[in-house]
Amino acid sequence: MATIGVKEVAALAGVSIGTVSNVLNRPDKVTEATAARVHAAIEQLGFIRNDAARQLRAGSSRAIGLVILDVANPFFTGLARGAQERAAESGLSVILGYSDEKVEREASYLDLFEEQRVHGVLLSPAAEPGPRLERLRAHGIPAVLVDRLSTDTSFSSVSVDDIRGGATAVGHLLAQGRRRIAFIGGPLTIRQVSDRLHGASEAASAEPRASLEVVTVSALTVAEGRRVGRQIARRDPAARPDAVFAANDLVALGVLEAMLIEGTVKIPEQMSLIGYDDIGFAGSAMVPVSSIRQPMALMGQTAVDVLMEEASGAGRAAQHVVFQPELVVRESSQR
Amino acid sequence: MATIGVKEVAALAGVSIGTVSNVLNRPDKVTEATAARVHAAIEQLGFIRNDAARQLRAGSSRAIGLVILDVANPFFTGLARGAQERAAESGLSVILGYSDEKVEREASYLDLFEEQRVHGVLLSPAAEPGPRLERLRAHGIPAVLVDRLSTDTSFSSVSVDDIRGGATAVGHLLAQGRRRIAFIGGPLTIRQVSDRLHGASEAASAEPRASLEVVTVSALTVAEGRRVGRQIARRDPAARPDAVFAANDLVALGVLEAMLIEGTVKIPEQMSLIGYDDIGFAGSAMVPVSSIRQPMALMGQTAVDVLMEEASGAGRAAQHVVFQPELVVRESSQR
DNA sequence: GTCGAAGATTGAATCGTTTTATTGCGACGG
DNA sequence: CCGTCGCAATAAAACGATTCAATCTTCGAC
Repeated sequence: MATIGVKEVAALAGVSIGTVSNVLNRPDKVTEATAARVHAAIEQLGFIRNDAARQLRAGSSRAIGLVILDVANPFFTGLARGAQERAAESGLSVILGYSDEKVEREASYLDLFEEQRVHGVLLSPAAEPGPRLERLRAHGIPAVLVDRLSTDTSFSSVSVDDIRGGATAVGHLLAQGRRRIAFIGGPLTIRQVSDRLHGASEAASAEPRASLEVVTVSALTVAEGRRVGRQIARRDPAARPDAVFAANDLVALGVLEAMLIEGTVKIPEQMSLIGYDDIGFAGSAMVPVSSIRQPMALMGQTAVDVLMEEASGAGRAAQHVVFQPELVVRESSQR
Repeated sequence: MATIGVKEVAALAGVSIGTVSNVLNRPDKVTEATAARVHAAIEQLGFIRNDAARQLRAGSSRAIGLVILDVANPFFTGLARGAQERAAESGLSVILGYSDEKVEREASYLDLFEEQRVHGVLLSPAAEPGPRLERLRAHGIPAVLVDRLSTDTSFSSVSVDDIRGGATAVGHLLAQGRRRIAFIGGPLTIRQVSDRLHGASEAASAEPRASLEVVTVSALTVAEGRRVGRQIARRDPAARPDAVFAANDLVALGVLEAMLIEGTVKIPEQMSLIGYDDIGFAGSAMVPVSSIRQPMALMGQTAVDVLMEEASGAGRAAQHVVFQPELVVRESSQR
């Protein structure tokens, strides 16, 4: 297994190693004929450049690090996908890690990334930025926080406006003529949930005749949605809401199933329903469920853009990009 | 942004750079007192070793490459998770890429991995092994194929026995006393689907009184399952199967929904239903759906194990590990 | 025919760590 | 009391690509 390096290529092509490097990195600096010869040699020897040596010289690698909270969550995989693709356009690769919300796992990824001298770090943080992030910055590795606004605004961030999302959802329900609205979600300690509720109540209070009932669940799951949905379905018709805004699509799907099983409430005729996240299942439910879509891929792309900007040392000031979620209207909310 | 290297650490600790390296890599070779001094210096300076330089010297990196077909597929994310965790135990990190079934994307990842001089490659291949894999091997980088048995048995592989899975599913239905069984799945050009059907028909033919009807769908989606399910629900009761084996859980969920809406067939009383993959939704459906679970995480772990074995140069012969899928019985198939 | 400028090519220095041969040193046995 | 053995620590040589300053071509202009 003889190791093939620029040296061997140079020898075969009858040029110096410097020229080989030029062919690889500044093709314009080299004559077409020699370039061809060198390429032929590369091909013939099956030369693959050693990235370690390259980045040792360059000082930093052609990779960026990305830490997400959960691999199983479509939101984060969408984010990763967007980041991945944008990075590839700039010839960067993405090292993906997931922290499972664990601070120590996040920390070990950050250490790894620093050892690798990554170009920059995209982080969906499990906690407030700690000393590790500061050190990254001190070492010239920029970081961009995704999906979480930090109280520490000195790090750039890319996030989505959940308050606005909540307001949009309820606004849509109001526009359909609904007035007795129920918010189903919880636990309220999750910031995303409380933000969505916040937006919902804002929108509701803008319409004098509207009321907002808050029904909390212990987890954002189909089962919980179904449980609460059943309770609502069995209420006296006069006491039932005429619209439900669920804190995510799983809960919405549970509510929908409960209504279908109980059969007392027809969706969308008697009750409008809207969820949040626009997961694939929402659109393929028995009654396609309206939802609020977060531009996941776009967020990933933008995060990379911001990162590159910081890496180029351009703007010293941190940027905070906030995306507006998008209303996706389907059958469940239209009458 | 002064760059901190072993040199600076050595200077501060009053030792040579060689000693610093020893402290880091062979702590036993060094006196406790000096080790303490060096560690103090490292701490004080915030030294992080440069992995590029390290691996330049070492010849290969502390990472393995993993290419999966699809980020959104829980099977692959489970696989990635298992691989990730097993690799971390050995101090290796995983570079994750996804090919979207595109050969050229797969190829570009393999090139990247080779530039990075990864320890090894785990590949869920989009096509038959090509020259790139051969070259990897020629360069001393082992590769393990996951989830796809290759006709080229010279590469090690870790896969799951879909034929057996199909047989298990139908065997379970037969054990429940069902005889008129329908297989719903497609397109049959997908090997996984045809394997499952193959196993299903094997199991069915072992029971003389059993019949197996094959209903093909154009895609493994909820919508397709629902469409076909509706047709079946509307058949004359005598012409209806008494059990359905869906090629994956999405289709099974669609079938379930159709039965619930049409109301003509009760699951599980009048018809047993079983899916495949055991995605999270299967267990939380209105009627929890039985399924065939593939040991995703275990496959990932095992793939890494096999890889490490090959990397250590031990066994020259390729290994082929085949996992047996597991039957998960829930309400939808029990009467 | 010579000179100069522009462009192509070269070669040595460099990145930061690991490794190996070597030195220094104290202790122990003869 | 000297030689030797063992252990710590050191210094210098890798690893392989990139990058300049320096050298060499080529070619047009005078």
